[in-house]
Amino acid sequence: MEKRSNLIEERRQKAKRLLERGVPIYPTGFRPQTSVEKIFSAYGQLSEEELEAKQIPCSVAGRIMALRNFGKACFLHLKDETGKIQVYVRKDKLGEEKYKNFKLMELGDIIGVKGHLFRTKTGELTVLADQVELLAKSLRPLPEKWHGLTDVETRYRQRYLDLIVNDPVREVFKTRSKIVQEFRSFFLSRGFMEVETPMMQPIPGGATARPFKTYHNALGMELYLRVAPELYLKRLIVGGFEKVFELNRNFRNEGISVKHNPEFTMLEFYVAYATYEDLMVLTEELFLHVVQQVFGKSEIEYQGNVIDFKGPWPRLSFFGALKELGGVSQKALEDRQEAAEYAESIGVKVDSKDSRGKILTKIFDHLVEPKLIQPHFVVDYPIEVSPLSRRSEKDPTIAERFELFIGGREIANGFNELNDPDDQRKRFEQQVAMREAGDEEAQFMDEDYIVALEHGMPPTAGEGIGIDRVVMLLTDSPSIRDVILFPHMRPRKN
RNA sequence: GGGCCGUUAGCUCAGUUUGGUAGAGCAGCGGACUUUUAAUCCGUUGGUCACAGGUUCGAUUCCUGUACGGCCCA
Repeated sequence: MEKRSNLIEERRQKAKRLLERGVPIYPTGFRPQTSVEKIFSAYGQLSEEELEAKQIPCSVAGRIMALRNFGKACFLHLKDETGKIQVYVRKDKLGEEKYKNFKLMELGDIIGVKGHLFRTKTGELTVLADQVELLAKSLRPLPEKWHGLTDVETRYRQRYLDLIVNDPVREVFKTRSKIVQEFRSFFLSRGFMEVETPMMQPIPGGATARPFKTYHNALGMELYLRVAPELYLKRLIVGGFEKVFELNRNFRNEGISVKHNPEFTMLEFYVAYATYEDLMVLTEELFLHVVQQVFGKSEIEYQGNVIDFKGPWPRLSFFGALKELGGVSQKALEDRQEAAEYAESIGVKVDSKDSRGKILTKIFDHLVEPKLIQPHFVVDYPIEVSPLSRRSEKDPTIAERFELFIGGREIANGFNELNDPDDQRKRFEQQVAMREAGDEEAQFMDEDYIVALEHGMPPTAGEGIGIDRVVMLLTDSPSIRDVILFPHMRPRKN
């Protein structure tokens, strides 16, 4: 049991005194008839005289965020989900006993107020209270009123405090909700079906990433938290659904950084009889739709750069971008050894087991990705880093794949799906070989998935979009933790 | 995993350079106050200085380690 500070003791004393006075401290049933936002939009323009003449009644509820006491009267600010409004409480309005009860309410308490609107001397729209009712006692003090809560650790661990006192944080999460809604409505309006596929998978597939492992007692089997929904969504394409999407969490057992949280939100969608070129066009429309719906314009600012979402966006080839933006020589593009030496020379660590494609990808991440601030598609990736993508007919070492970069970050990844079961088996076998050589991110053999492909999957293109990164971009947030309500933290000792 | 930085009252921060058990503002508590809005005025409580060792007569301060967090790199 934690030692209680004086502040908590004093709050508990007040709670006790309220109870002794017959005032319930956690009652139910108060129903506010309006919200702060509605009050301001309906009556915010009325003058002192108009308010006086109309005697507009109102009933609101919220948390006490500021108190200014005058002995026989008191001003307070009440905050609900939509905003803050001032309340004026007078002893002569409430009466002796009710006012005594009110004086036992304090900063942080949730109260309900009934009264009518007026304007103070300084012109602020205010509720003159006829009734003040305690709705929930707060037993702990709020962070300081002026400087608020800035300690990032507390902000993440006790996000509710962050949300109570830091309005910009509230805005980020409201915007996140709108963004997610717009993604969803875009796909629904274009005839996609939203589906849910397993989060717990016997074989984790669909991405090169280390999975979390868990255990099912009744079945006596190990299960993995999914790293991607991809292989299940494509089974649905085999099953005859032609346009599907899933918007939900993935789990990857990897480090935590400004760009990575162990669980993160991914949107994946698949379109039968489409190509990755079609998806690039769809993606341009999608982002423009989301940005315009949420912000009412097609440009946003991210970390000092104005980003314009109007398409079409440039398409660069992976190899061309490496050459032009990364300064990689033709020889290094073709030869693994040359590539490795170049990587080392620019401070990129190369593992002896890394393939040429893997090394080039690392160089790309280091030199090219940070330069792609405006939306850019990068197309045609090395086949060895694209084990689920269709092979190009023109060049079998190339995958028909694109990635989308915005703000110097990878935002989306899409490709023509590999629907040749024999080729898929070979690709899995290569992954298994890499896994056996010690690459814990390499993929597993999934026989069941190959059987699905053997039944015939229509030519399909699919794409995944990292929603957290999109939200970072659109809310000008430098860290993924600023857009995840409860980011992963180590437990605090004790 | 490596480097750098941080952790002092409920919150926001001083203080540590040069070792002698800590200060402010807000919040709280007591008092005054019926149009304030960072209300004001008077008085006042509150600290295992993250944790554990070491050096020292004496450590919040110096040293080492640990935990948690942040930034950068991998």
